Amino acid sequence: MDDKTFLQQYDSSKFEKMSVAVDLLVFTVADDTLKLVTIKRAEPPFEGFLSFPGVFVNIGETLEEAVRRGIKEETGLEGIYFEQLYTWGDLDRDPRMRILSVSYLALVPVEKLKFIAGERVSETKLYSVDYLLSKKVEMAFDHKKILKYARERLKNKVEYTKIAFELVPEEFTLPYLQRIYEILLDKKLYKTNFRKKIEPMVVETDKMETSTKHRPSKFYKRAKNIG
Amino acid sequence: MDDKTFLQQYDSSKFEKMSVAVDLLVFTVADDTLKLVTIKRAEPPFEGFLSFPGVFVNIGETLEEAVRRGIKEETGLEGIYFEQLYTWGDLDRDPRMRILSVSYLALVPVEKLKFIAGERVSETKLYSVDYLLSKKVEMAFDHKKILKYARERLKNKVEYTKIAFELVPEEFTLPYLQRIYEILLDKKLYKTNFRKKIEPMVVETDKMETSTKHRPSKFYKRAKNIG
DNA sequence: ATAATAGTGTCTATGAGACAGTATAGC
DNA sequence: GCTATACTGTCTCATAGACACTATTAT
Repeated sequence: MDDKTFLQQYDSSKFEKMSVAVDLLVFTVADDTLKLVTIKRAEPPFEGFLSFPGVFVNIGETLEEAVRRGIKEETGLEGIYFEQLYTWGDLDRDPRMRILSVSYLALVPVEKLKFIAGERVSETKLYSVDYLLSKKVEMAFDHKKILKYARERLKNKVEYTKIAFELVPEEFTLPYLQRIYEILLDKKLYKTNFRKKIEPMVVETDKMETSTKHRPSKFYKRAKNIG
Repeated sequence: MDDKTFLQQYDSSKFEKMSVAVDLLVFTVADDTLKLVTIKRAEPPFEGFLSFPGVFVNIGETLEEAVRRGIKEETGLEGIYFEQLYTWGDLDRDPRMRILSVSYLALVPVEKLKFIAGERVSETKLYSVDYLLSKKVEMAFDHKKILKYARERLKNKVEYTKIAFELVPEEFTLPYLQRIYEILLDKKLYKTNFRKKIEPMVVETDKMETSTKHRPSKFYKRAKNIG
């Protein structure tokens, strides 16, 4: 675009610009289920409906800064994994005004969430993703569509990245990690094959489970190396 | 977010909002090379630098509408394949003002581009992607970073989708399609293996190449079925 | 016939999937 | 010993990779 075109378009766009927000889809695994950090809306529009946390992006703030601020404000968490998901630009997303939403997918091990549960600022709650996607539930705005998209992306990325590790604590057993994979992929896995695949990504520690009713499992850590 | 928070943030954001633009990365294969539709900037900032076409998103316009408008204005093309790439939100992307850029990756068979070459409106030109990414070239804004990202995405999607078909005309030979794959993947492929993989995605036509210096190749069409 | 590229048959290596077996904790 | 789950060895099968061979056009 040359500057003439630029100024033309800038002049007209100056009259009315859209707002930009980030929507935060914070996933965790709790009670053997994939769950999402969710807010019940207290006022219209969509009063009483479930929605994701989100914040507007300030003019002097990058998208990532807005995401970190939003996650901190809504869950108290810092330093958790997140990645950009998709940008939603439909005209009627919000009945009040034009809002462009840049959505982010975040993952947190449930232990970190539980830690801050007592001192939580906002009215966030964990809901099962399957429940949120079921026909019984209507979510606010276009949030159900976005959640469906995020669920798919998560499933795909589990297959070809190490993203599942973002949902377990620093030290974990292989049966536990396998369960996380099974929940994310929504299918049973064979122990042997899972371990063959995961082996290069982990290192043994000298710790083991204690007071189990059965043979205890070794703890592992994520390997630091390549990939 | 409750409405109180909403209004608070809306009030403050009302003072100054950012502009939203779509950046268009239109790829094609020409002269046995992956190329990009590029504009040489005529005025500052980045005068004389190469950049992608792009347009601002109007308040009453969806992202996809802006993309279609931009592609039409800059190349004259309609109905070509595009998908959202990534949203870039750094503060200093454009020295003049805060612009959020939603980038889109588009693909067009070179035949369609050539057709409109005569009547082209704006000063677009095809450049080799390798050249644009080389150290010899500096692109305007953060466009080199975006192009690098798009190049990677394109390579990945060729592996697990049928995206490469968007770069060939309706009827094509398998050697030609293979060459497209090789250029996108940046590696040689074995004929036999390529054909085994591609076979379920295509259907034979009864046409063949003519006046070749060697054995002529059959024309195929894309299969309509699943996936 | 020769050159050039289209197209085919088939062996091998790699990795995913499946299942049977052994090991170790509590009781 | 029994039960429950951890952990291991190994077979099968589908798919990717490699290469040798045959086919058809123009000159």
